[in-house]
Amino acid sequence: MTQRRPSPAEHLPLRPVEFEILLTLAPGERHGYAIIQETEARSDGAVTLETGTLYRALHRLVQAGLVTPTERRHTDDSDDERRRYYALTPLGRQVAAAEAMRLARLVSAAQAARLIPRPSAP
Amino acid sequence: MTQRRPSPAEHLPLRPVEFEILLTLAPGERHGYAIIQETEARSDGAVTLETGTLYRALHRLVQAGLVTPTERRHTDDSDDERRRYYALTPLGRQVAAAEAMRLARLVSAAQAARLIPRPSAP
DNA sequence: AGAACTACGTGCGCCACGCACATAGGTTTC
DNA sequence: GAAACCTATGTGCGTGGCGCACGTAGTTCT
Repeated sequence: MTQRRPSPAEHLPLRPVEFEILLTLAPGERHGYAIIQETEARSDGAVTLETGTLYRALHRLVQAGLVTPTERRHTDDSDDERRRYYALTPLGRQVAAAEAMRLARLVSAAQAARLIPRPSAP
Repeated sequence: MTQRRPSPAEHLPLRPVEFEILLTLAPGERHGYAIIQETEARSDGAVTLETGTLYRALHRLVQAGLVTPTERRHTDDSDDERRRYYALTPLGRQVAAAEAMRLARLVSAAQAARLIPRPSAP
C-alpha cells in the first residue's frame, strides 16, 4: 500500500481567506485572534477577517492537513488560557508557497498588460 | 447635486474570477468564449473558468460599471454573429490596477516571510 | 453520421462568507 | 460603579457565488 504523499497542487487555488491565514502563520505559530489582528494590519485594514469566517476556515485548514494545532509553549508571562495556537505543516508551507507563486505570475501578467508599472523601470 | 464619482476602493477586493476577467480584457475587447480560452492558457490550465461562472461574473461586472459591452468592430472576415464583445471601462481599469497592487503587496509579504524567493537575490 | 468545437446561456445544489449573537473575563471610560 | 470596549473562541442564519450539468445551435473535423 503506497502511502499517498499529498501534492500541493491539489489544494490550489486557495480561497483568499485561507492564503491570508497561511501567510500570517508563516513566521511562526499564532492563535486565532492574533491572525485576525495581523492580517488586518498587514493589509492596512483593506481586508477584514470576520470571526465566523476565520475560525471556520482555520478548522478547514486543519482538516486539510495544512495547519496543525500546537502545544501551548507560551506559558511565559502573559498567557491567556483561552488561546489556541496553530502552526503551518510542511505541506501547508508548500501549498502557501505554490499559491504565492501563482499570485506572482498573476501580478506579472498585470504588469505585462500595463495595468501596473514594473518594479524597476529604467 | 454632486455627481458621485465611484471610487475603485469600494470594489476591492475582487473575486478571483472577476480579476481574471478584467486582466484578460486589459489588452483590448474580447468576447466571452475568448476570455475563457485566454484565461486558461495564461494559467497553464491551472485555473478553469466554467461557462456558468464566467457569464454570470461578466454580467455582474457590467452591472458594477467595470466592464461595458462594445459595438461589434470585428466585421472583418471571421465574425461570429453570436459573439458579444466586452471592454474595460476607465473605472474597471482603475479597479483592476488597484487589485493588482493589492496582490503585489501580498506577494511581497510572502517574500518577506520567506515563503518564496525574492526576484533578484544578491 | 457522429463527435467535437464554438458561443452564449440557464437550472440546481452545496457551501463559504458576512452579520449577528452567545459566552466570559479583563480593562478602560464616563 | 455601570457601561462600554477589548480579548478570545465559537455557533446560527440567510444570501449568493461557484461547480456541474444541461440546453440550444451552427460549424468543422474524422
